[in-house]
Amino acid sequence: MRLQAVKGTADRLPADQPRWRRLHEVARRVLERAGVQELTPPVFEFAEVFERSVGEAADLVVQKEMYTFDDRGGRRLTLRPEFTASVLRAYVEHGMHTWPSPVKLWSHGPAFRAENVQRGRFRQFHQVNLEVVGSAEPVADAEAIALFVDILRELGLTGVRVALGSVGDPDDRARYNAYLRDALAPRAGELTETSQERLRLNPMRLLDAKDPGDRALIAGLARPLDRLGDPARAHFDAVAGYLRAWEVPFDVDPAIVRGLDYYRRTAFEIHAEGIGAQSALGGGGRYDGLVAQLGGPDVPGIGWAFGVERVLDALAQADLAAPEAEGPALYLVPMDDEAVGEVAHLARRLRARQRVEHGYVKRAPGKGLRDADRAGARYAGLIGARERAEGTVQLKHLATGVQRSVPLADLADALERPESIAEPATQEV
RNA sequence: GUGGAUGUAGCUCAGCAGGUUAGAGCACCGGAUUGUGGUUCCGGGGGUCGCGGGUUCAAAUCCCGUCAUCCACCCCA
Repeated sequence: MRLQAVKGTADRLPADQPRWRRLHEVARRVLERAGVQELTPPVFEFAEVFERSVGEAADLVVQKEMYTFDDRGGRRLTLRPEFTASVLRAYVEHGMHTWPSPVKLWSHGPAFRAENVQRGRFRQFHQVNLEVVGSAEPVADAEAIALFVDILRELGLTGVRVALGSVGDPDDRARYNAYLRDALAPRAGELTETSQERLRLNPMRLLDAKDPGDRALIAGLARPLDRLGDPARAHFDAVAGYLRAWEVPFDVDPAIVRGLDYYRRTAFEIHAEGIGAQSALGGGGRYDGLVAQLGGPDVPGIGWAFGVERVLDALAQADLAAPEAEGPALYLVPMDDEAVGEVAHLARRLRARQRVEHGYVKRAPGKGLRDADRAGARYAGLIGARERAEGTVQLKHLATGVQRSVPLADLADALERPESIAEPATQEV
C-alpha cells in the first residue's frame, strides 16, 4: 500500500504556515490583551474526562465519534474531541478556583473526531478555544463573544453572522422538552425516523431538523428563547444589551440549541458564507454546572471554540492576501571547494543577528546568484579565491544588482544598513 | 452509515468511439554563460495511467469489484 496521510488528516506545508501563524498571532494578541492566559492541555485524556463532561443523555453518536483506545498500561484514553473538558479538568486539578476570578484561559491545537470527511470537517482539525471560569455574570458572556468577534475582525474577516440564543436553565429545558413532546405527540408518526428518535431522547434537537416535512411540523411551535424562565430571560437580555452597547453586531436566533446537556442559558454560533455546508466558524455557550460535574467546585463558566481550518477557509474566500513567506537576508555562495566550509562557518556567525543561508557545493557565480534568487534572499554573498585572498565577500543586492566588495569584518553591519550597499556610487563589478 | 463526482508526472490537466515508444504547461536538473542571477533558447530526469480482476489479437481507454479524494446527506462537543 502506498503510504499516505490518514483520511481526514492533512500535512500543513511550509506554504501554509504563514496563514496559520498569523491567525494564531492575532488570536494571542486579542486574547492576551484581555488578560486571557494560555493553557496547553495534553492531547489525550482518560476517556472518563470526556464521558463525564458529555453526560449520560448525550447521543450515542457523540461517543462513537471519539477516538478511544487502551494504552499498554490498560488505561482507557481518548484523543480530545474538544478543549472544554480538558481545560476544566486542568482547572480542577490545579485548584484554579483559588486564582483571581474569573479565570480566563485560552488554548489552541488539534482535536480529533471520527467523523466522515467533507469541506470544513476533518478527523484531525484545529481549534482556538476560550474558557472563562468563575463568573455567572452576563458581562462575561458578552466579553467572550466580543473577543471572538474581535479576533475575526482583526483578521480582516467581514460578513460573518453572530447568532445569539439561549437554551435556558435546566428547568426551562425540561419544560420546553415536555412542551415539544406534548405539542408533537399527535403527529409524531409524520416525523422522520431521526426526528422521532430525537423527540424521545432530546426533543430540543428537533429544531436542527433539515427535512422539509419536519420543519413544517415544527414551524408553528414556540422556540427555546420564547419559553425562558425569568432568570434566564433577564440574563439573555443583559448579554444582548451589552453587545448592543459595545456595537458588536449580532442576530437573535431563538432556535439555537445544543447537543450536550451541560449548556445553560447563553448559546451562540458564528457563521460565514462561502465555506460550504459546514458554515459555522465556531460557537460556544455557558456551562454552569459542568465544573462540578467533573468533580470540582460548583463554579459557572462560559467558553467558545472556533475551527482554525474554517476560519482560514473563510479568509481565503474573502480573498484576503495571505502573508508571504520571507527569504533569508543573505545567501552565501561558495565558488570553490575550500569556500564551502568557509561560507557555512560565516553563516553560523551571522545567524546571531540575521537569517543566513548558503550553498552546499561549489557553484559558478551565475548559478550561485540564481540559487540566491530562488531562495528569496535579499543579498547574495560570493566567496572564492580572490575574496579569500582579500578577506572580503562580494555582496550583491539582488533587487538592484548593485554590488561591492565588503570586508568580512563589516559584513554583519552592511546587512543591517541596506542603504549603504544600494548606493550606486559604491558600485564595483 | 448513505449518495454523487473524480482518480494519468511533484502540481494543473490533455489523451479515453480500444491500436503498438502515454503527452503538454508549470516545477526540478544540466548546458548555451568554466567569476555574475532573474529573460530566452536547447537538452535531460521523472509515470505501478489508484489497485485487483475480467472482456479482447490488443486496455490509460470497455466491464466488475475495491481503495482513495472531493462535495453533499447524516451528525456536529
